Amino acid sequence: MPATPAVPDGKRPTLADLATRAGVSTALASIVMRGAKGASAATRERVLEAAREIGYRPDARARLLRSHRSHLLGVQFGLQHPFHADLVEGIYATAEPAGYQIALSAVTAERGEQRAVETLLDDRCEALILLGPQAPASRLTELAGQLPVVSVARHLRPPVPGLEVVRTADDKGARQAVDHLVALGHRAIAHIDGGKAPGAADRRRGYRTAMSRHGLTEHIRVVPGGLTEAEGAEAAQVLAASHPCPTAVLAFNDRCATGVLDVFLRSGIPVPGAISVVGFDDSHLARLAHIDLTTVGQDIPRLAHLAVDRAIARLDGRDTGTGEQVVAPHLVVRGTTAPPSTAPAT
Amino acid sequence: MPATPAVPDGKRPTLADLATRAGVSTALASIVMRGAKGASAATRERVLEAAREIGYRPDARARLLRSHRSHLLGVQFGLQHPFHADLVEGIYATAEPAGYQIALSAVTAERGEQRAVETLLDDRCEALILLGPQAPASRLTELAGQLPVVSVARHLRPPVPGLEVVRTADDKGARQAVDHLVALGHRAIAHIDGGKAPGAADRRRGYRTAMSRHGLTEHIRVVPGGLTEAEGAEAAQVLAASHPCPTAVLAFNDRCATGVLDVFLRSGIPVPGAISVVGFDDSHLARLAHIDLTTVGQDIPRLAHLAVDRAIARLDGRDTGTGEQVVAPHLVVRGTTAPPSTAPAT
DNA sequence: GACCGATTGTAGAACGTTCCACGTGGGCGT
DNA sequence: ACGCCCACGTGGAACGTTCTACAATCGGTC
Repeated sequence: MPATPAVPDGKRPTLADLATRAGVSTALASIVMRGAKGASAATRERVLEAAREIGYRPDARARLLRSHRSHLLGVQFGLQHPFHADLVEGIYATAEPAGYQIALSAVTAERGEQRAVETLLDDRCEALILLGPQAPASRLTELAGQLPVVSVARHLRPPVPGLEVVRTADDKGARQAVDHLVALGHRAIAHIDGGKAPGAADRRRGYRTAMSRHGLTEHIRVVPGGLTEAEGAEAAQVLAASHPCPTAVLAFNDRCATGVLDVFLRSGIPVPGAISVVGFDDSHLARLAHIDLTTVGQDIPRLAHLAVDRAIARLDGRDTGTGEQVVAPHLVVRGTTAPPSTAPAT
Repeated sequence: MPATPAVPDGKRPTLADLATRAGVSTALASIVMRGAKGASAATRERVLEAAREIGYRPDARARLLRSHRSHLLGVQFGLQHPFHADLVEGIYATAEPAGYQIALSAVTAERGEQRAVETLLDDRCEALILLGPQAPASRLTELAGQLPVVSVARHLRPPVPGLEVVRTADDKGARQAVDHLVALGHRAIAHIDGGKAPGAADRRRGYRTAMSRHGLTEHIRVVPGGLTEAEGAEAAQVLAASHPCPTAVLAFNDRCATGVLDVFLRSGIPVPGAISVVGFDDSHLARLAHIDLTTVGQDIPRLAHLAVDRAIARLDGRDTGTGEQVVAPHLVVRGTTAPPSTAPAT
């Protein structure tokens, strides 16, 4: 039965209306509505019934204006990043059962992180979960001084006090990718990096380390890229035109890899026939059978769960150990990698 | 200069703190902060300066608890739909300059529309903008009774009072796609439909009408599909296995088309060599050079702009004419369509 | 010098909720 | 009978704003 607002005027029913209707005080009505103890089963039932009748819904704003706890987690995410969409999905799944609401604030081409965070603060979020923040560390530190902040997927060298970090072991991920390619027989493996994007430094380092460890130091080649398809495409152009073209490429992330794939296919360079491509994230994108990208998988549900968990832990005063949670990545082999066709040059 | 909270205790500075600091009443401080008239230039400057010093930011919840206008537009969107992401981007771009905030509520596999809308209502949004809502019309009508509701991209036959509709002329879009394919020489054109997804009925109808108009009634073929890659892939399997395989396919949307593309490519059916594929939406997805999908473009910025505009118009009491805004689609020809290779059978 | 309107400012009551400090009343041990 | 505790319930003060009065000041006009 759809709730017919049984209050005379067009106004939305308030706690006072509910209390009048049920014949109790507003305080008691409040107790019942939020499931606190201090009401008998009989009245509880009566109030609930009245609430149903008049279609009462508590006003979230008034509620959290009064109670100092808002039970609201602010989440900043990149609207166009499939990886972030997946994370948000996981965040909802963990936060709502735990009794926390999520306030989303999107970062787009025209709407910067600064603006996104400002609106979250104005909404009186209790804690901030930032997905792949690009803001300078100083800004994050400043924020962390005001409220608990969890940075997801970005590595911050000096553990900033009050700032929680949840991330994938990016260096290890890059290493897994290189190991896989080397095992297939590749030697000339290039890396399209993410510039100053979150995680980029670690992936670059992991790549370099792994290459050295395989004795391929002289084949190390890092091409500037970025985290969008366009940037990946640009880097691919550079690689395709370069004289000793690599036989394999490790891209910064899946979006970047998609751009790379695109350029190669259009240039008539078969993948993985002539060149292998590896992405990073294992977002929905990579799983599309059409793209079928070999990629370094991040454990997205786990990252999301940890992020929410860390935020709540901090709010509950449970002190957390290191302030950093590192999740292991795992290689997902799909169709964009294969042994090199040409004999490997020393 | 990053605001150093100059208030003794850890609390966030309040309007009273600001007033004290600036040596004025809270009322006056309020006037200055919201840029209302009634303060001299001198005091205005003094208050603003004080605000900067103590890092004061107005509390959004308290503000809108008091003022009956909340200037908050609730937006329900599908987290995994690139088309929705594009719309949200456009909505931000229109709403924020107009002085409206956006509250986002995502619909995911585990979080239904009902839940998404509930949280928006609890946040005391003034109006709802629903992107591609799947809820039954009765539910939408009920909502529209409570507050202005704008439904984007879904056609509702009987203009529900109080419900604004902003949509693309889906039938016309489907017709454009068919016309394009027929002009290329195709006759056996199949349609993978979207079931009960928003817009699906119109696209199906547009497809049928266009086919009849070209005298291709006997070639009409509608295969059940959906709005995800998986559903598109499934439909493509069916088509590929069917005996007289069509030479062209109009998919319900870009995601669906991507799934179709994938199956064909894996089955060794060249696109557009053996079969042409057309999508719908022109989302980011279609534009990826890697996918390069011919698609029926929806004017996303315009849809977004209209949605916000209609919502605000209703809030301002400006009565709106028909309650329905229909935007013309335009075909975007890319690389997945070409003349059929086999001679067309009558 | 009284009156006026405009301008600048203030006090205090909302808004819808939660929290705190109390009233009840009844059961029960002494 | 008395105290005492407990479960249940109430009144009223917050929370941080905005809004509706109304007060003070000032130059200007008759």
